[in-house]
Amino acid sequence: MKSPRRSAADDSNTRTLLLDAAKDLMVEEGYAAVSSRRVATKAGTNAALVYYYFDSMDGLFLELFRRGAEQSLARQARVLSSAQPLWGLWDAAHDQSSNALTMEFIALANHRKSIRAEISSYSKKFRRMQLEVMSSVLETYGIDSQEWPPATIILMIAGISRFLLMEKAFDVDIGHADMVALVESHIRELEGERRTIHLALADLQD
Amino acid sequence: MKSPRRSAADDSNTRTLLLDAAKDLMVEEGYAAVSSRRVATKAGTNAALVYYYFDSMDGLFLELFRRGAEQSLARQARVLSSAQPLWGLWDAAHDQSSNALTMEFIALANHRKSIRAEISSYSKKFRRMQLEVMSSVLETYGIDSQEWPPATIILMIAGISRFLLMEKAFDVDIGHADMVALVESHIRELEGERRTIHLALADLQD
DNA sequence: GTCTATAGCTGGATAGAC
DNA sequence: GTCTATCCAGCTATAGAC
Repeated sequence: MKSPRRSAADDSNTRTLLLDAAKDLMVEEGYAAVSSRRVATKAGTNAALVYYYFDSMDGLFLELFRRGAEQSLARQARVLSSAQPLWGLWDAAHDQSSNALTMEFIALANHRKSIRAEISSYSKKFRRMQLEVMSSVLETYGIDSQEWPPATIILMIAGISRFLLMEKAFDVDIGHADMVALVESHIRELEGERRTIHLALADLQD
Repeated sequence: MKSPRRSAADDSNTRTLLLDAAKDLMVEEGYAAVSSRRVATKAGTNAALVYYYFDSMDGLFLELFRRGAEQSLARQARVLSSAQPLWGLWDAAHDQSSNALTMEFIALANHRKSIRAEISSYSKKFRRMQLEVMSSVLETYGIDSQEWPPATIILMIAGISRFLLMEKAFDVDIGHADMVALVESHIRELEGERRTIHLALADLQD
Protein backbone atom coordinates (compact mmCIF):
# COMPACT_ATOMS: atom_id res chain seq x y z
CA MET A 1 0.00 0.00 0.00
CA LYS A 2 1.65 3.15 -1.20
CA SER A 3 0.74 6.46 0.32
CA PRO A 4 -1.60 8.46 -1.90
CA ARG A 5 0.49 11.35 -3.13
CA ARG A 6 -1.19 11.89 -6.48
CA SER A 7 -2.89 15.12 -5.58
CA ALA A 8 0.00 16.55 -3.60
CA ALA A 9 0.90 19.89 -5.10
CA ASP A 10 0.28 19.13 -8.75
CA ASP A 11 1.41 22.63 -9.57
CA SER A 12 4.50 22.58 -7.39
CA ASN A 13 7.48 24.24 -8.95
CA THR A 14 9.89 21.42 -8.17
CA ARG A 15 7.47 18.89 -9.53
CA THR A 16 7.34 20.76 -12.82
CA LEU A 17 11.12 21.08 -12.93
CA LEU A 18 11.43 17.33 -12.51
CA LEU A 19 8.96 16.65 -15.33
CA ASP A 20 10.73 19.11 -17.61
CA ALA A 21 14.09 17.55 -16.88
CA ALA A 22 12.73 14.07 -17.52
CA LYS A 23 11.29 15.22 -20.83
CA ASP A 24 14.57 16.74 -21.98
CA LEU A 25 16.55 13.68 -20.98
CA MET A 26 14.13 11.41 -22.75
CA VAL A 27 14.29 13.35 -26.00
CA GLU A 28 18.04 13.86 -25.93
CA GLU A 29 19.27 10.50 -24.68
CA GLY A 30 16.35 8.11 -24.69
CA TYR A 31 14.19 6.72 -21.93
CA ALA A 32 16.99 4.59 -20.50
CA ALA A 33 18.78 7.80 -19.50
CA VAL A 34 15.83 8.85 -17.35
CA SER A 35 16.88 7.72 -13.89
CA SER A 36 15.90 9.39 -10.64
CA ARG A 37 19.47 10.59 -10.12
CA ARG A 38 19.93 12.07 -13.57
CA VAL A 39 16.53 13.71 -13.61
CA ALA A 40 17.17 15.27 -10.23
CA THR A 41 20.61 16.54 -11.18
CA LYS A 42 19.29 18.06 -14.38
CA ALA A 43 16.48 19.69 -12.44
CA GLY A 44 18.99 21.02 -9.93
CA THR A 45 17.42 19.15 -7.05
CA ASN A 46 17.46 15.85 -5.19
CA ALA A 47 16.75 12.31 -6.36
CA ALA A 48 14.58 11.47 -3.39
CA LEU A 49 12.10 14.10 -4.50
CA VAL A 50 11.21 12.02 -7.51
CA TYR A 51 9.75 9.47 -5.11
CA TYR A 52 8.16 12.14 -2.99
CA TYR A 53 6.23 13.54 -5.94
CA PHE A 54 5.68 10.48 -8.13
CA ASP A 55 6.01 7.44 -5.86
CA SER A 56 8.12 5.60 -8.42
CA MET A 57 9.80 6.02 -11.79
CA ASP A 58 6.72 4.48 -13.30
CA GLY A 59 4.67 7.27 -11.79
CA LEU A 60 7.03 9.87 -13.21
CA PHE A 61 6.78 8.45 -16.73
CA LEU A 62 3.03 8.22 -16.46
CA GLU A 63 2.65 11.83 -15.35
CA LEU A 64 5.01 12.98 -18.08
CA PHE A 65 2.99 11.19 -20.69
CA ARG A 66 -0.30 12.52 -19.36
CA ARG A 67 0.94 16.09 -19.31
CA GLY A 68 2.01 15.84 -22.95
CA ALA A 69 -1.15 14.04 -23.96
CA GLU A 70 -3.35 16.73 -22.48
CA GLN A 71 -1.41 19.44 -24.30
CA SER A 72 -1.65 17.55 -27.58
CA LEU A 73 -5.33 16.94 -27.15
CA ALA A 74 -5.96 20.61 -26.48
CA ARG A 75 -3.91 21.68 -29.48
CA GLN A 76 -5.64 19.14 -31.62
CA ALA A 77 -9.04 20.50 -30.62
CA ARG A 78 -7.92 24.02 -31.47
CA VAL A 79 -6.54 22.98 -34.82
CA LEU A 80 -9.56 20.93 -35.84
CA SER A 81 -11.96 23.77 -35.14
CA SER A 82 -9.95 26.22 -37.22
CA ALA A 83 -10.89 27.33 -40.73
CA GLN A 84 -8.33 24.92 -42.25
CA PRO A 85 -8.51 21.68 -40.30
CA LEU A 86 -6.59 19.66 -42.91
CA TRP A 87 -3.69 22.07 -42.90
CA GLY A 88 -3.88 22.04 -39.13
CA LEU A 89 -3.76 18.25 -38.95
CA TRP A 90 -0.85 18.06 -41.36
CA ASP A 91 1.17 20.77 -39.66
CA ALA A 92 0.49 19.49 -36.16
CA ALA A 93 1.66 16.02 -37.14
CA HIS A 94 4.93 17.60 -38.25
CA ASP A 95 6.10 18.61 -34.82
CA GLN A 96 9.57 17.08 -34.47
CA SER A 97 10.20 17.25 -30.74
CA SER A 98 6.82 15.88 -29.71
CA ASN A 99 7.36 13.07 -32.19
CA ALA A 100 10.71 12.12 -30.67
CA LEU A 101 9.02 11.94 -27.28
CA THR A 102 6.25 9.80 -28.69
CA MET A 103 8.73 7.34 -30.15
CA GLU A 104 10.43 6.95 -26.80
CA PHE A 105 7.13 6.34 -25.05
CA ILE A 106 6.22 3.70 -27.60
CA ALA A 107 9.48 1.91 -26.91
CA LEU A 108 8.98 2.36 -23.15
CA ALA A 109 5.54 0.83 -23.43
CA ASN A 110 7.18 -2.40 -24.52
CA HIS A 111 8.17 -3.09 -20.94
CA ARG A 112 6.00 -0.86 -18.76
CA LYS A 113 2.41 -1.97 -18.68
CA SER A 114 1.09 1.21 -17.13
CA ILE A 115 2.51 3.27 -19.98
CA ARG A 116 1.15 0.87 -22.51
CA ALA A 117 -2.39 1.13 -21.18
CA GLU A 118 -2.18 4.90 -21.03
CA ILE A 119 -0.97 5.27 -24.61
CA SER A 120 -3.67 2.93 -25.80
CA SER A 121 -6.55 4.77 -24.23
CA TYR A 122 -5.17 8.16 -25.15
CA SER A 123 -4.67 7.15 -28.79
CA LYS A 124 -8.23 5.99 -29.06
CA LYS A 125 -9.56 9.22 -27.61
CA PHE A 126 -7.35 11.17 -29.97
CA ARG A 127 -8.52 9.23 -33.00
CA ARG A 128 -12.20 9.46 -32.08
CA MET A 129 -11.91 13.21 -31.84
CA GLN A 130 -10.21 13.47 -35.23
CA LEU A 131 -12.79 11.23 -36.82
CA GLU A 132 -15.77 13.07 -35.45
CA VAL A 133 -14.60 16.46 -36.67
CA MET A 134 -13.10 15.35 -39.98
CA SER A 135 -16.17 13.37 -40.95
CA SER A 136 -18.30 16.48 -41.12
CA VAL A 137 -15.52 18.65 -42.51
CA LEU A 138 -14.85 16.29 -45.40
CA GLU A 139 -18.56 16.11 -46.09
CA THR A 140 -18.74 19.88 -46.51
CA TYR A 141 -15.76 19.58 -48.88
CA GLY A 142 -17.87 17.26 -50.99
CA ILE A 143 -15.63 14.23 -50.46
CA ASP A 144 -17.41 10.95 -51.13
CA SER A 145 -17.18 9.04 -47.85
CA GLN A 146 -17.63 5.74 -49.67
CA GLU A 147 -14.59 6.25 -51.85
CA TRP A 148 -12.53 8.12 -49.25
CA PRO A 149 -13.65 7.24 -45.74
CA PRO A 150 -12.61 10.00 -43.31
CA ALA A 151 -10.47 7.54 -41.36
CA THR A 152 -8.29 6.90 -44.40
CA ILE A 153 -7.53 10.58 -44.85
CA ILE A 154 -6.58 10.90 -41.21
CA LEU A 155 -4.47 7.75 -41.20
CA MET A 156 -2.64 8.79 -44.34
CA ILE A 157 -1.81 12.22 -43.01
CA ALA A 158 -0.69 10.86 -39.66
CA GLY A 159 1.18 7.89 -41.07
CA ILE A 160 3.01 9.74 -43.79
CA SER A 161 4.08 12.59 -41.62
CA ARG A 162 5.29 10.41 -38.78
CA PHE A 163 7.25 8.31 -41.24
CA LEU A 164 8.92 11.35 -42.75
CA LEU A 165 9.85 12.58 -39.28
CA MET A 166 11.31 9.24 -38.29
CA GLU A 167 13.42 9.10 -41.40
CA LYS A 168 14.57 12.67 -41.10
CA ALA A 169 15.83 11.88 -37.61
CA PHE A 170 18.29 9.54 -39.34
CA ASP A 171 19.18 12.01 -42.07
CA VAL A 172 17.21 10.01 -44.60
CA ASP A 173 15.13 12.32 -46.77
CA ILE A 174 15.13 10.73 -50.19
CA GLY A 175 11.87 11.66 -51.91
CA HIS A 176 10.59 13.65 -48.95
CA ALA A 177 10.22 16.85 -50.91
CA ASP A 178 8.11 15.07 -53.52
CA MET A 179 5.95 13.50 -50.83
CA VAL A 180 5.36 16.78 -49.03
CA ALA A 181 4.55 18.52 -52.30
CA LEU A 182 2.03 15.86 -53.22
CA VAL A 183 0.20 15.92 -49.90
CA GLU A 184 0.14 19.69 -49.76
CA SER A 185 -1.18 20.01 -53.30
CA HIS A 186 -4.14 17.85 -52.35
CA ILE A 187 -4.79 19.83 -49.21
CA ARG A 188 -4.53 23.01 -51.24
CA GLU A 189 -7.23 21.80 -53.59
CA LEU A 190 -9.61 21.50 -50.66
CA GLU A 191 -8.65 24.34 -48.36
CA GLY A 192 -6.68 26.72 -50.53
CA GLU A 193 -3.34 28.20 -49.56
CA ARG A 194 -2.22 27.68 -45.98
CA ARG A 195 -3.25 30.70 -43.93
CA THR A 196 -2.66 29.47 -40.41
CA ILE A 197 0.65 29.83 -38.64
CA HIS A 198 2.96 26.89 -39.06
CA LEU A 199 2.54 25.10 -35.76
CA ALA A 200 5.96 23.54 -35.95
CA LEU A 201 7.28 27.05 -35.57
CA ALA A 202 4.78 28.15 -32.97
CA ASP A 203 5.84 25.17 -30.86
CA LEU A 204 9.40 26.34 -30.57
CA GLN A 205 8.21 28.31 -27.59
CA ASP A 206 7.25 25.19 -25.63
CA MET B 1 43.03 -1.33 -28.71
CA LYS B 2 40.54 -4.17 -28.62
CA SER B 3 41.52 -7.50 -30.04
CA PRO B 4 40.06 -8.10 -33.48
CA ARG B 5 37.41 -10.72 -32.92
CA ARG B 6 35.04 -9.74 -35.68
CA SER B 7 35.83 -12.65 -37.94
CA ALA B 8 36.08 -15.23 -35.19
CA ALA B 9 33.60 -17.96 -35.98
CA ASP B 10 30.83 -15.87 -37.47
CA ASP B 11 28.84 -19.05 -37.89
CA SER B 12 29.50 -20.41 -34.43
CA ASN B 13 26.49 -22.01 -32.87
CA THR B 14 26.83 -20.22 -29.55
CA ARG B 15 27.18 -16.91 -31.31
CA THR B 16 23.93 -17.50 -33.15
CA LEU B 17 22.19 -18.58 -29.95
CA LEU B 18 23.26 -15.34 -28.31
CA LEU B 19 21.97 -13.25 -31.20
CA ASP B 20 18.66 -15.12 -31.22
CA ALA B 21 18.25 -14.66 -27.48
CA ALA B 22 19.03 -10.95 -27.77
CA LYS B 23 16.45 -10.58 -30.52
CA ASP B 24 13.73 -12.32 -28.52
CA LEU B 25 14.46 -10.26 -25.42
CA MET B 26 14.42 -7.06 -27.41
CA VAL B 27 11.05 -7.79 -29.00
CA GLU B 28 9.44 -9.10 -25.83
CA GLU B 29 10.76 -6.70 -23.22
CA GLY B 30 12.50 -3.87 -25.01
CA TYR B 31 16.14 -3.06 -25.53
CA ALA B 32 16.72 -2.19 -21.89
CA ALA B 33 16.13 -5.85 -21.03
CA VAL B 34 19.02 -6.90 -23.24
CA SER B 35 21.90 -7.27 -20.78
CA SER B 36 24.80 -9.66 -21.13
CA ARG B 37 23.56 -11.70 -18.19
CA ARG B 38 19.97 -12.00 -19.38
CA VAL B 39 20.97 -12.75 -22.97
CA ALA B 40 23.34 -15.48 -21.80
CA THR B 41 20.78 -17.04 -19.49
CA LYS B 42 18.17 -17.10 -22.24
CA ALA B 43 20.71 -18.63 -24.61
CA GLY B 44 21.57 -21.22 -22.00
CA THR B 45 25.16 -20.14 -21.80
CA ASN B 46 27.53 -17.75 -20.05
CA ALA B 47 27.59 -13.96 -19.88
CA ALA B 48 31.30 -13.68 -20.53
CA LEU B 49 30.77 -15.18 -23.95
CA VAL B 50 28.95 -12.07 -25.05
CA TYR B 51 32.23 -10.22 -24.69
CA TYR B 52 34.17 -13.01 -26.27
CA TYR B 53 32.06 -12.91 -29.44
CA PHE B 54 31.05 -9.26 -29.63
CA ASP B 55 33.59 -7.32 -27.56
CA SER B 56 30.84 -5.23 -25.95
CA MET B 57 27.08 -4.85 -25.73
CA ASP B 58 27.37 -2.26 -28.44
CA GLY B 59 28.94 -4.86 -30.67
CA LEU B 60 26.13 -7.29 -29.95
CA PHE B 61 23.46 -4.77 -30.86
CA LEU B 62 25.31 -3.84 -34.01
CA GLU B 63 25.64 -7.43 -35.17
CA LEU B 64 22.00 -8.08 -34.39
CA PHE B 65 20.94 -5.11 -36.45
CA ARG B 66 23.20 -6.07 -39.35
CA ARG B 67 21.95 -9.62 -39.41
CA GLY B 68 18.34 -8.44 -39.61
CA ALA B 69 19.18 -5.76 -42.15
CA GLU B 70 20.82 -8.24 -44.47
CA GLN B 71 17.84 -10.52 -44.28
CA SER B 72 15.45 -7.66 -44.99
CA LEU B 73 17.53 -6.44 -47.87
CA ALA B 74 17.59 -9.90 -49.40
CA ARG B 75 13.86 -10.34 -48.97
CA GLN B 76 13.27 -6.91 -50.41
CA ALA B 77 15.30 -7.77 -53.49
CA ARG B 78 13.32 -10.97 -53.94
CA VAL B 79 10.01 -9.21 -53.55
CA LEU B 80 10.85 -6.35 -55.87
CA SER B 81 11.87 -8.66 -58.69
CA SER B 82 8.65 -10.66 -58.43
CA ALA B 83 5.74 -10.32 -60.83
CA GLN B 84 3.85 -8.15 -58.32
CA PRO B 85 6.33 -5.77 -56.74
CA LEU B 86 3.67 -3.48 -55.28
CA TRP B 87 1.92 -6.33 -53.51
CA GLY B 88 5.32 -7.50 -52.36
CA LEU B 89 6.23 -4.11 -50.97
CA TRP B 90 2.92 -3.76 -49.17
CA ASP B 91 2.99 -7.25 -47.70
CA ALA B 92 6.63 -7.08 -46.66
CA ALA B 93 5.99 -3.82 -44.82
CA HIS B 94 3.28 -5.62 -42.85
CA ASP B 95 5.58 -7.92 -40.97
CA GLN B 96 4.75 -7.38 -37.32
CA SER B 97 7.73 -8.90 -35.52
CA SER B 98 10.36 -7.24 -37.67
CA ASN B 99 8.57 -3.97 -37.11
CA ALA B 100 8.70 -4.34 -33.34
CA LEU B 101 12.43 -4.93 -33.61
CA THR B 102 12.83 -1.88 -35.82
CA MET B 103 11.04 0.32 -33.32
CA GLU B 104 13.37 -0.82 -30.57
CA PHE B 105 16.43 -0.11 -32.67
CA ILE B 106 15.14 3.35 -33.46
CA ALA B 107 14.77 4.05 -29.77
CA LEU B 108 18.18 2.50 -29.09
CA ALA B 109 19.74 4.74 -31.72
CA ASN B 110 18.78 7.68 -29.58
CA HIS B 111 21.68 6.94 -27.27
CA ARG B 112 24.02 4.64 -29.17
CA LYS B 113 25.86 6.42 -31.93
CA SER B 114 27.09 3.25 -33.62
CA ILE B 115 23.52 2.00 -34.03
CA ARG B 116 22.38 5.35 -35.27
CA ALA B 117 24.98 5.44 -38.03
CA GLU B 118 24.21 1.88 -39.04
CA ILE B 119 20.46 2.47 -39.31
CA SER B 120 21.05 5.59 -41.31
CA SER B 121 23.25 4.02 -43.94
CA TYR B 122 21.12 0.91 -44.15
CA SER B 123 17.93 2.93 -44.63
CA LYS B 124 19.45 4.86 -47.47
CA LYS B 125 20.60 1.71 -49.18
CA PHE B 126 17.17 0.19 -48.71
CA ARG B 127 15.41 3.23 -50.14
CA ARG B 128 17.74 3.53 -53.12
CA MET B 129 17.03 -0.06 -54.01
CA GLN B 130 13.29 0.46 -53.78
CA LEU B 131 13.46 3.60 -55.86
CA GLU B 132 15.53 2.10 -58.61
CA VAL B 133 13.23 -0.86 -59.12
CA MET B 134 9.92 0.92 -58.58
CA SER B 135 10.80 3.72 -60.97
CA SER B 136 10.89 1.39 -63.92
CA VAL B 137 8.01 -0.75 -62.66
CA LEU B 138 5.70 2.22 -62.30
CA GLU B 139 6.70 3.40 -65.74
CA THR B 140 5.59 0.12 -67.26
CA TYR B 141 2.32 0.53 -65.37
CA GLY B 142 1.87 3.82 -67.19
CA ILE B 143 2.02 5.94 -64.02
CA ASP B 144 2.88 9.55 -64.75
CA SER B 145 6.08 10.18 -62.78
CA GLN B 146 5.38 13.90 -62.70
CA GLU B 147 2.06 13.52 -60.95
CA TRP B 148 3.07 10.48 -58.88
CA PRO B 149 6.82 10.37 -58.37
CA PRO B 150 7.94 6.81 -57.52
CA ALA B 151 9.28 7.99 -54.17
CA THR B 152 5.81 9.10 -53.08
CA ILE B 153 4.30 5.70 -53.78
CA ILE B 154 7.04 4.00 -51.80
CA LEU B 155 6.82 6.45 -48.90
CA MET B 156 3.05 6.13 -48.72
CA ILE B 157 3.14 2.36 -48.66
CA ALA B 158 5.91 2.26 -46.07
CA GLY B 159 4.51 5.06 -43.93
CA ILE B 160 0.94 3.86 -43.86
CA SER B 161 1.78 0.29 -43.13
CA ARG B 162 4.22 1.09 -40.36
CA PHE B 163 1.68 3.42 -38.80
CA LEU B 164 -1.00 0.75 -38.86
CA LEU B 165 1.38 -1.73 -37.26
CA MET B 166 2.35 0.70 -34.54
CA GLU B 167 -1.26 1.41 -33.70
CA LYS B 168 -2.26 -2.22 -33.76
CA ALA B 169 0.44 -2.94 -31.21
CA PHE B 170 -1.62 -0.74 -28.88
CA ASP B 171 -4.94 -2.30 -29.84
CA VAL B 172 -5.88 0.80 -31.78
CA ASP B 173 -7.40 -0.16 -35.09
CA ILE B 174 -10.06 2.43 -35.76
CA GLY B 175 -10.38 2.86 -39.52
CA HIS B 176 -7.66 0.33 -40.28
CA ALA B 177 -9.92 -1.90 -42.34
CA ASP B 178 -10.93 1.07 -44.50
CA MET B 179 -7.32 2.08 -44.96
CA VAL B 180 -6.19 -1.39 -45.95
CA ALA B 181 -9.09 -1.75 -48.36
CA LEU B 182 -8.25 1.55 -50.01
CA VAL B 183 -4.57 0.80 -50.49
CA GLU B 184 -5.24 -2.70 -51.73
CA SER B 185 -7.86 -1.57 -54.21
CA HIS B 186 -5.30 0.76 -55.78
CA ILE B 187 -2.68 -1.95 -55.92
CA ARG B 188 -5.25 -4.28 -57.43
CA GLU B 189 -5.92 -1.80 -60.23
CA LEU B 190 -2.26 -1.98 -61.20
CA GLU B 191 -1.28 -5.55 -60.49
CA GLY B 192 -4.54 -7.46 -60.28
CA GLU B 193 -5.42 -9.85 -57.50
CA ARG B 194 -2.64 -10.79 -55.09
CA ARG B 195 -1.06 -13.99 -56.30
CA THR B 196 2.06 -14.14 -54.15
CA ILE B 197 2.14 -15.78 -50.74
CA HIS B 198 1.39 -13.42 -47.91
CA LEU B 199 4.88 -12.74 -46.56
CA ALA B 200 3.59 -11.97 -43.12
CA LEU B 201 2.60 -15.61 -42.93
CA ALA B 202 5.69 -16.95 -44.64
CA ASP B 203 7.78 -15.17 -42.02
CA LEU B 204 6.28 -17.10 -39.17
CA GLN B 205 8.94 -19.69 -39.88
CA ASP B 206 11.79 -17.30 -38.95
C1' DG C 1 9.66 19.91 1.20
C1' DT C 2 14.29 18.94 0.83
C1' DC C 3 18.18 16.69 1.99
C1' DT C 4 21.82 12.62 3.30
C1' DA C 5 22.70 7.96 3.86
C1' DT C 6 22.21 3.53 2.78
C1' DA C 7 20.30 -1.14 1.57
C1' DG C 8 19.92 -4.23 -2.12
C1' DC C 9 20.19 -5.21 -6.74
C1' DT C 10 21.68 -5.42 -11.62
C1' DG C 11 24.61 -4.01 -14.95
C1' DG C 12 29.33 -3.82 -18.17
C1' DA C 13 33.56 -5.48 -18.43
C1' DT C 14 37.90 -8.11 -17.38
C1' DA C 15 41.21 -11.77 -15.42
C1' DG C 16 42.26 -16.10 -15.31
C1' DA C 17 41.22 -21.30 -14.51
C1' DC C 18 40.10 -25.16 -17.30
C1' DG D 1 35.51 -21.88 -26.17
C1' DT D 2 33.47 -21.82 -21.85
C1' DC D 3 33.30 -20.97 -17.27
C1' DT D 4 33.84 -18.63 -12.27
C1' DA D 5 35.07 -14.82 -9.69
C1' DT D 6 35.35 -10.18 -9.15
C1' DC D 7 35.55 -4.96 -9.52
C1' DC D 8 33.12 -0.93 -9.94
C1' DA D 9 29.36 1.87 -11.45
C1' DG D 10 24.67 3.04 -11.51
C1' DC D 11 20.05 2.12 -10.45
C1' DT D 12 15.29 2.05 -7.43
C1' DA D 13 13.55 2.80 -3.26
C1' DT D 14 13.25 3.81 1.67
C1' DA D 15 14.46 5.77 6.41
C1' DG D 16 15.11 9.46 8.77
C1' DA D 17 17.46 14.18 9.89
C1' DC D 18 16.42 18.92 9.23
